[in-house]
Amino acid sequence: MTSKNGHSGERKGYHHGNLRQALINTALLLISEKGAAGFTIAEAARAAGVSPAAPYRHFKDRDALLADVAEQGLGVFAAGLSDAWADGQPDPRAAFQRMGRAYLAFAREEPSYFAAMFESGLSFKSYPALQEASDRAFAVLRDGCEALIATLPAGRRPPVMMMALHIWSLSHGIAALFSRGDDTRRSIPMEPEDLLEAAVLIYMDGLNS
Amino acid sequence: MTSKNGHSGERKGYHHGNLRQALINTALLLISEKGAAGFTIAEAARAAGVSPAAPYRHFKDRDALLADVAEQGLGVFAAGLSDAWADGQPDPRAAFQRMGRAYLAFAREEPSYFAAMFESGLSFKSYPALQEASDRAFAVLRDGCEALIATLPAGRRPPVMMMALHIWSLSHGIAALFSRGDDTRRSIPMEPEDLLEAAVLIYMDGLNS
DNA sequence: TGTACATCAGTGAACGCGCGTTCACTGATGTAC
DNA sequence: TGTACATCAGTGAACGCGCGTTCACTGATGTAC
Repeated sequence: MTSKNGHSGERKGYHHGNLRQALINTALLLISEKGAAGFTIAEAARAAGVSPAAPYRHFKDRDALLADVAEQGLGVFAAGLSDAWADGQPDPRAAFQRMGRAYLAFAREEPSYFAAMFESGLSFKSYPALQEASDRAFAVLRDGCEALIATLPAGRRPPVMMMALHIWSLSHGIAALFSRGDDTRRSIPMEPEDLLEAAVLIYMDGLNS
Repeated sequence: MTSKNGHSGERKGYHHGNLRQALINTALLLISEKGAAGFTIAEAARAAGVSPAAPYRHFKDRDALLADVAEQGLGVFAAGLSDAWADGQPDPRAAFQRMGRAYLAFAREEPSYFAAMFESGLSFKSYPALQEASDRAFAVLRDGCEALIATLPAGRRPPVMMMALHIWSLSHGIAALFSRGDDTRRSIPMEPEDLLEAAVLIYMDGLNS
C-alpha cells in the first residue's frame, strides 16, 4: 500500500494530526486484506490507534468513509491517466497507448482503490461527489480521444463520446477481468497490456476503413 | 427476482424440501436489496423461515453460499449466451450480435448474480468450481468467435483466443459500467446495446482492413 | 506578553444488537428383511 | 405388509464476539483583546 502521508500510524499526543487520511489509508489496507466487504469502522479505528468513537468526527458512517476512499481513488486515477497522456506528447497515438497502460497499471497496483471505486456498491445518487470525480477521470480519457480523432482523415472521424465510451469499456473490461492486482484476477496467456494495445489498434483500423 | 423453483418460502413440515435452493434464492434477494456485502447467513435463514443453524447442513459458511450463488449464476449466464447464439443461426453475425445483447441483458436483469459472479471478491483458487463454470461460459463466447472468424477471408483471421478476449472485455466493460441493473450503473446518452454493437462493427471492420 | 475563552478532536465506558457457530436433540424419510 | 433401524435435515437454546453508535467528558489548539 502506498503511503500518502508520513504519519499513518504514529501518534503525537492527544490529537492525531491527520486522522481522516490515516483512516482512509487504513481502509485501503483492510480492503486489500479482506476485500471491500470485510472492512469496518471499528477495525479501522483500532488500526489507526484511536478510540472507536474517533472516526465519527470525520465520517458519518462506514459508507461515507468508503465513499471518501473511492473519491480519493478516482482523483489518483485521473491524475495517473493525465500524467500518462502528458498533453499528447510526443504524438497522440503514443500518448494514448500510455494512457491505456496507465489504466491497467492502476487496477494492478491499486486494487483496493479500484474495488472501492467500481465494485463497492456505492451509488452515485447517494454520493454526488463520486459522480463528479468519475466525470473528471472520464474527461481525461475523452480529451485523449478527441486529440486522436483530430489526427484522422476528415471523413472518418467518429463521435468523440462514442469512441471514448468504447475505449473506456474495453480498458475497464480488461482491467477488471485480467489486470486487477488481487486474487480475483483471471489468468490469460498474454499480457493485459498487449491485449489492450492489439484491440485499440484493430479498433482504430476499423475507424479508418 | 426470478424464482427458480416453486417453493422459495413455503414450508411443508419439519423438512423444508429444498432449503439449499431456497437459501440461494434468498441470497439473491438480499444481494439485490443491500448489495453483496450486506448479506448474512442468519438473515437468509430467517427469510427462508428456518432456524439459524439449518443453513449449515448445506453450506460450510457465508462464502460457500455466495460461491454457490456465483456458480449457479455462471450457469444461467452460459445458458443465456448459448441460447442467444443458437448455433449461429441464421448466420454467425446475427447470432453474434444476439449473444452480445444477451450479455448486457444478463447484467441488467440479474444484477445480483452479476455481482456475485464478478464483484464479490471470491477467488478462483479457493473455489475451483467457479473457475470451471467461468470457463464454460467463456467457451460459448469463444465458439461464437471461432464461427465468426471462419467467415472472414483467409488472410484476415485473428487468433480466436485474442478475439474472444477482446469481445469479452468489451462486453464486460459495457455491462459493468453502463448496463447493470442496480444503482451503481453509470448513465450514458445511448443504449448500451447500441454502444456494444457499434464497437463490434468497428472492430470487425478493423480485422478486415 | 499574557490571559480568557471558544472550538476542535480526541477519550473511554457503555449499550443494544445481530451474527456465526456449536450442541444435543428430534421429527421425517428411506430401506432391509 | 409390517417393523426395525439408519440416516437425513431440521430445531432451538445458548455462547462469545465484535460492531455501530451515543454520551458526557477532557486535553490541545487557536484567537481576541
